[in-house]
Order: sequence, then C-alpha cells, then structure tokens
Amino acid sequence: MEDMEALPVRFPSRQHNHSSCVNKLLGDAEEECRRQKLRFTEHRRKVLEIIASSHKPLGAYDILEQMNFSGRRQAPVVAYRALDFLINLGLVHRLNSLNAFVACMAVGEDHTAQFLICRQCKNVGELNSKRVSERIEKDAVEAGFQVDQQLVEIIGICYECAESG
Amino acid sequence: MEDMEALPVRFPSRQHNHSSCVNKLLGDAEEECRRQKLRFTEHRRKVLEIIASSHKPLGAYDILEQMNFSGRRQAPVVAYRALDFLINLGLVHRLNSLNAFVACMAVGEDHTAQFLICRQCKNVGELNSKRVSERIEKDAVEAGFQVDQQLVEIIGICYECAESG
DNA sequence: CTTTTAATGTAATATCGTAACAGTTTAACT
DNA sequence: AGTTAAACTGTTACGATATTACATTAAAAG
Repeated sequence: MEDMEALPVRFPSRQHNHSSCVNKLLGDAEEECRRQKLRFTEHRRKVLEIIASSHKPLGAYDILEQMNFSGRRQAPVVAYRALDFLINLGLVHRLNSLNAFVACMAVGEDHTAQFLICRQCKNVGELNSKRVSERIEKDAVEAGFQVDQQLVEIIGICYECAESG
Repeated sequence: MEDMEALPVRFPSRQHNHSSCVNKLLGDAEEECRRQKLRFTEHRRKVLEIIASSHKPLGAYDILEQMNFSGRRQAPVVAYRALDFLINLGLVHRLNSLNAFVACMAVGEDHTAQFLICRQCKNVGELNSKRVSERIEKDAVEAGFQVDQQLVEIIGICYECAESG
C-alpha cells in the first residue's frame, strides 16, 4: 500500500527571498549550539550566512572569497573547518557530484534528503521523501547490506526552468 | 502492489576470481566498440583492465600508477580521457563520494545502478533495483522535477564483513 | 591519396582538500 | 580568582584531484 502523506519538497522559486532563510537558519544554528553546548563562532556564522544566501551550491573556495573580513584572505582550512562543523550539525549538506555545499532546507526535521540539482539554473532543492529512503533501505537490506548513510543526488531540470523553456 | 521479481544485486564475494570479470568486460567493450564504430585503443583497454581487476574503487592516480607501459609515467589527462570514454560507454562508473572509479557489473543490461560501498572491506557492489530508481523518478516528478540522472551511493557494511564481525 | 576526424603526447595549471603545529580563547574545576 | 583542559584559530606548507591548451600522429571517409 502506498504512503499517501504529502511529499515534502523544497525547491527555491525565483521570487524567493533569501533573507528569511538566512535568518531562520542562523536562529536554528544558535539554538542548536546552545542546546549542544557548542560554540557558534564568527567563522561558523559567516560561512552559514554565505551558504544560506544562495540556493546555488557554493564551492569551498567561493565561500572563502566572501570571507575577506579585513581585506585579508583566509586560508582554505578556515572554510573547511567551519563547513565540517556545520555539516555535522546538519545545517549544511555537501553535494558530492559538485564538490559544493548548500544550506539545509529542513533543519531539525529528522529528514533524509535527496537533492534535486537543476542543471540549467543551478539551484538545488531538497526532496525529503521517506518513501525513497525506505525503499533504498529495504532493498539494500534484502541484498544483505547494512546501510549507514544514503547519498542521493538527482540531476535534471526544475519546474521553473521547464516552464520557461 | 509490490514488484516481486528478484532483486538484482552484485556484491563481490571474497573468494571471487577477478579474471573472469576482466575477460567478460573486455569482451563486452570490444563488441560494444565494434557496434558503435568506436576505437578500443591501448589506453582504454589498459584502464578498463586495471579497473576490472579490483572491486575496490580506484582513484585516477592509482590507475595512472599501473599504466607505466615503458617505465614512463603517463600524464593524468591520459587516464581521465580513457575514463571518460569508458564511462560514456557504461563500462565504468564514477563514485562521487570517493572520487574513484569501478567497473560496471551489469554491462548492457540497461540498468540503473545504486552503489553499495562497504566502509570496512572497501569493496563496492551494485544494487540494480528498478524499484528504487522508479520511486526516485516518481517522487521527483511529483515534486515538479524532470530527472535526467540519478546518483545513488549507499555507505555501510557488506554481508561478509557483518558476518565476520 | 587527400581530407577530415579522432586520438595522443606533453606541459602547464587550475581546483579541491588536509597535515602539522604553535598560539589563543573559552569552559570547567578547584 | 587561578589553574587546567579542551576547543578554536592562524599560518605554512603540501597533497590529491582534474582540466586546458596546443602541437602531433593515426585512422576513417571521401
């Protein structure tokens, strides 16, 4: 029998205003850090802000370029350290097929994410389909494989790009 | 209603002898190239042979190391060119989460592959679950996304590693 | 046998990511 | 407060992965 609950999907529309995303995410981050007694430092805040201000995936060096606090260029490791932290907290995801990073669109929802990558506008959305993750889990187990982590990246064309030709 | 046909899965067992894989794959490659009027050159044959001789994913530079024909080291681009060719032919797959390459285990079967990556023994298997690929396709479409390509990598522990503790 | 298409050789360089270690800040505990 | 331990930062250097560009050679098509 099919699971009939609505399929949660987040794909950023063109009109979409980022600043609310940014604020929400920064708030979530602060709260989560308080809860887990972790430090939400300047670097971490800045990196999260940069990533959340775009729904296009950013490379580590793109992020780095936007981190010139005092005109001074940061070393790569600075970005990578912050990214690791944010990924562990579930606030940022890494897209393996692009070597790039996006902000999570469903923080704290205990979601399994499949990424929708539009190869035209380059925006990335999240499909949070439990049906997909459960299907993968079941079939892997049936094949004798114990699943720790699923990485699902779906390349194609988003709704708005398909509309506008 | 559930699809009840057997779930095709290939995970290399420990006893497994590679030479038959290698021969089969080289044969398939030759045939496919003849059919498509493509050239199965020395580099391409060698790279395919190297990849097929292991079920552990190999990086481009690992492959390169094994390509020293005349004691002379090849340039990276040589390996990448052959890899691109073999990937386009469907004989080799790229694992994005590892920046590495494996031989296809189901050549010519019009398969959609999900990769099973054992983080203990490092072997990689292929789950060729139509149910998974169709579930992804359906849910993406329902979310307004037109799918061109699916990248599914499943990290965990294979049967033999789970058995032996 | 010449044209044109595909593949190769070679060098240089771009892009992505980590190791190592000294110094500093913060939190936790007397 | 003063001391200690843990986490974070600054900095340098380097390793790993991948591509561009262009001259040359080989193969296929006419």
